[in-house]
Amino acid sequence: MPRKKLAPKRRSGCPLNASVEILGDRWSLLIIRDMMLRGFRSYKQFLGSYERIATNILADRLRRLEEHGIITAEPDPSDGRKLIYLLTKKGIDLAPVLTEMVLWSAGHEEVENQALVELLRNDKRKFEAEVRKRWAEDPFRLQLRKSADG
Amino acid sequence: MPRKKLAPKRRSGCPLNASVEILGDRWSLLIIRDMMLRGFRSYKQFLGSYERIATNILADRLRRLEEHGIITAEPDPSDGRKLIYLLTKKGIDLAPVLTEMVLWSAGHEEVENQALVELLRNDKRKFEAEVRKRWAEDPFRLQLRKSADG
DNA sequence: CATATCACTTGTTAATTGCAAGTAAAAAAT
DNA sequence: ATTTTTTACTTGCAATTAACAAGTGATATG
Repeated sequence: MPRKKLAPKRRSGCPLNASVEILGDRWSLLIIRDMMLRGFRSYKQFLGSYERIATNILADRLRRLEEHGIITAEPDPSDGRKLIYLLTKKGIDLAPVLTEMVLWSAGHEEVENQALVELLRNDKRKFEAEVRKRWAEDPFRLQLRKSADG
Repeated sequence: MPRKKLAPKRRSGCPLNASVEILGDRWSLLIIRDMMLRGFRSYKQFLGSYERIATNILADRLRRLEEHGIITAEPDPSDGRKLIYLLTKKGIDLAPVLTEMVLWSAGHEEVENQALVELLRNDKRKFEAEVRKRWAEDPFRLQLRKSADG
């Protein structure tokens, strides 16, 4: 029978501690942001992002995110060199975390992207629903699913 | 005239990036948690927390949180050795971030403290309002304010 | 077949973390 | 008044992690 995924040992059972052990670094959530807001799906796209992540750190973070079930990596059917990275439900469920982090810094720090901030201030639930919808309808995801079925 | 606080230079102007640069490590949010949920206010209390932070890391994180205006450190009027650490409004405003991080891990990881999780699931706004109220009425804070006025 | 692209890996150095021990100031005990 | 204890740190050092530059192997493209 399928063995239950045993929890890696944590410093404590506190749910906040679990989150910071998984997400608490300077890069992981930026990768999620690029997937969620900008639709990035490839290594090269992440590398091109404004904050300039190093190649080894990016590879490490993608590996960890995949190990934690937050993203998946599938070979690109149209180019054997590429992998397509996609958010899982667990990854999409991070939308409210990103939302609150954006609203917090927008309220207390000097930041840009006021368009996003206003969108979130006006109706954050709508924004999160849109993220879910966009991923549910995602053409790449649907294409992959179809080729997996065939 | 009062000079406007110049933003420390960041990797980018993205609000999410600002948040991860300030909060993206394995300890800062746990200190906030201990203040917000457990009412901790002293160095010794933080050291006693379950995850066992090292003394140098704790000192460093308290310093950074203070520099970022998330907490304040005031001398304890009843014991000259002690400092009393308190959340500022900016710190209290992190409640929704903590809430969403707790709900996310509770939904996807094996964690404890189901009482807190249920509380947040049932009415997260109420929880956040209670955090604000508790800090507004805080006896230590009121005492400090009174002695500062005197 | 030559060249380019992509997703990495492999050094190497710099910075950060974690652990153990020590210290200074204040408070409490004798 | 003097010793002991408590509190909030700092310091030193080894280990881990991050940042930067360069290289590699598997495709793909001209």
